Amino acid sequence: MHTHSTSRISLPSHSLQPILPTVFDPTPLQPVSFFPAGSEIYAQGERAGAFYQVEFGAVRVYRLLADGRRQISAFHLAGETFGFEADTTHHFFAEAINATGVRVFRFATGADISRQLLPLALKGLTRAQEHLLVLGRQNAIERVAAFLVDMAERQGGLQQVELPMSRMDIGDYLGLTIETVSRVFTRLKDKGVIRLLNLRSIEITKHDALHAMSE
Amino acid sequence: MHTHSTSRISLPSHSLQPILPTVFDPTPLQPVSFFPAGSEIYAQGERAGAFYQVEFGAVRVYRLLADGRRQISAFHLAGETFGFEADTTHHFFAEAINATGVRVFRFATGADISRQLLPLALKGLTRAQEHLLVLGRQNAIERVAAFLVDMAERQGGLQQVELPMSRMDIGDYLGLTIETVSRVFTRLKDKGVIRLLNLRSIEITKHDALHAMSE
DNA sequence: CAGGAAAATTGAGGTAAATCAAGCTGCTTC
DNA sequence: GAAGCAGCTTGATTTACCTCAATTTTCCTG
Repeated sequence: MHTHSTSRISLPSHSLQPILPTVFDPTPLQPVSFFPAGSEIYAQGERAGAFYQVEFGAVRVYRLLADGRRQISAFHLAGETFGFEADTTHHFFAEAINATGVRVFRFATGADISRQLLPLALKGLTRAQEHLLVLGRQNAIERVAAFLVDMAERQGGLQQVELPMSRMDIGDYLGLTIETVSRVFTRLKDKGVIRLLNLRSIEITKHDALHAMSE
Repeated sequence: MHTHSTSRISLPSHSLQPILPTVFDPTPLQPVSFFPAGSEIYAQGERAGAFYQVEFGAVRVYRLLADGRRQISAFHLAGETFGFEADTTHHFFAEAINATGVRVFRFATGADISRQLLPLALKGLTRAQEHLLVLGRQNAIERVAAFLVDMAERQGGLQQVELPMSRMDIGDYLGLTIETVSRVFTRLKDKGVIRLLNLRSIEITKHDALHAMSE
C-alpha cells in the first residue's frame, strides 16, 4: 500500500509556467501532482499506466533487495521524464526527494504514444547503460566525479551545482556507503577540485580536473 | 575503422529457418549477415541506422574506459534484439562472441518503426536497470548466481545452460575479475548447486538454491 | 536562539575482492 | 598425437572499501 498516498494533491496546471518546451504537443495539458519530500510516486508491483515529467523538485527511482539493500537506478530533475515500463507493472519504486511537482501523462486507451515515448526510452536506456560502466568498473573517486560532472551538465554546466539528494541517496546511486561518499567529497575538497558551499550544493572549481577523474 | 569489416558476409536469408516468431511482419524480410567469432558488428562513434536481431550465436555489447577497463552492458542470444540508439551515433561496441548470424533492420528514411521498437527499448531499459542493482549492491556469489539464473531463463529454463562467452566476458559483465568468477564457479560446484559439464556449459542441479543466492 | 535530532564527517579496524604469481586444461595445428 | 598456447583454476598477498564507533555539523521546532 502507499504509505503516502494521501499526500498527493492535484494542482491547477495553469498556476505553473511552462518553463520547459512542451514535448507532447498533441496531448492536452495534464494536471500537475504535488508530492511532499519523501513521498511515494509509485511502488514496485503497482499497475503502470502513465509516465511522468518533473516540473520542479527531484525524484529517485530505485529497487530493493529483500534485506533492505537499495540501488537507485536514476535521479530525475526538472524537465526530465520517467516511469515508462515494458509491461503494465511497475518494476521500481519512485519517490519525491524534495517537494516535487510531477506532470502525469496517463495513457489514453488505444492511443499511440510510441512516437513520443521512444526517444525518451532510448535516452533512458543509454543513461542506464553508461551508469553500468560506472558501477561495474570505476572506483570510488571516479564514481563521485562522474556523478558530479553529470549533475553539473544536467544543470546547464554552471560552476555551482545543487545536490537535491542526501549522501545516502548518492551512495545508493553509486554503489558506495555514505562514509565513502563523504570521504571522497573531503578528498576532492582538499585537492581544490570542488568547494562544499553547504551540504546540498557544491562549486566545481577545477572542472577539467574533475572531468579527468571521471575518466 | 572496422578491424573486421571484411568478415561480414551476407547469407541468403531463405537458408535459415524462421525459428523465432517474426516480430516485424510489415517489414520485408531482411538479409542475415554472418560474423565470425570476435568480429565487430559496430563500434562506438559509428553512425547508427539500424537495429539487429540475433539469428544464431551470441553478441556482447560493451564500453571501454581509456585505460582498457571494459564493461559489458549486455549479452544477446538467439532471438534477442539490440543496437538501437538515442541519436544517430553508436555509444557502444558490439561484437560477435562466436560465429553469429544477425538480421539487420535498416531504418528506411521516414519510416515510423517506433511502434515496433518501443517495446524492445523498454525491455532493454528494464534489463539494464535490473543489472544496475546487481552491480551496485550484490556481492560476487549473488552476481554469478543472478547471471546463471538469467541465462537459464533465457534458454527456456532447462537444467543445462550454455555459456557462449568466456570467463573474461562474464567478469566484464558482472564487474568482477576472471579469478573471482572462477572461484565462485568452484564454490557453487563444491556446494553441489551446479555442475561444470565443460568450460562452456553448466548444469544447474539445485535451481532453488541458486535462485535464493541471487536474492 | 536554545535544545535536540538527524545527517554528515572522521577515525580505527576488518574483509571481500583485486592483484600478483604459478600451474593446469583443453583447444588448435601440423 | 605431440607441441604450443590461450583460457582457466588455484594459491598467497595486498588493498580499496565496508563496518563499527564516536564526534561534529546542520537543520528543525518551539
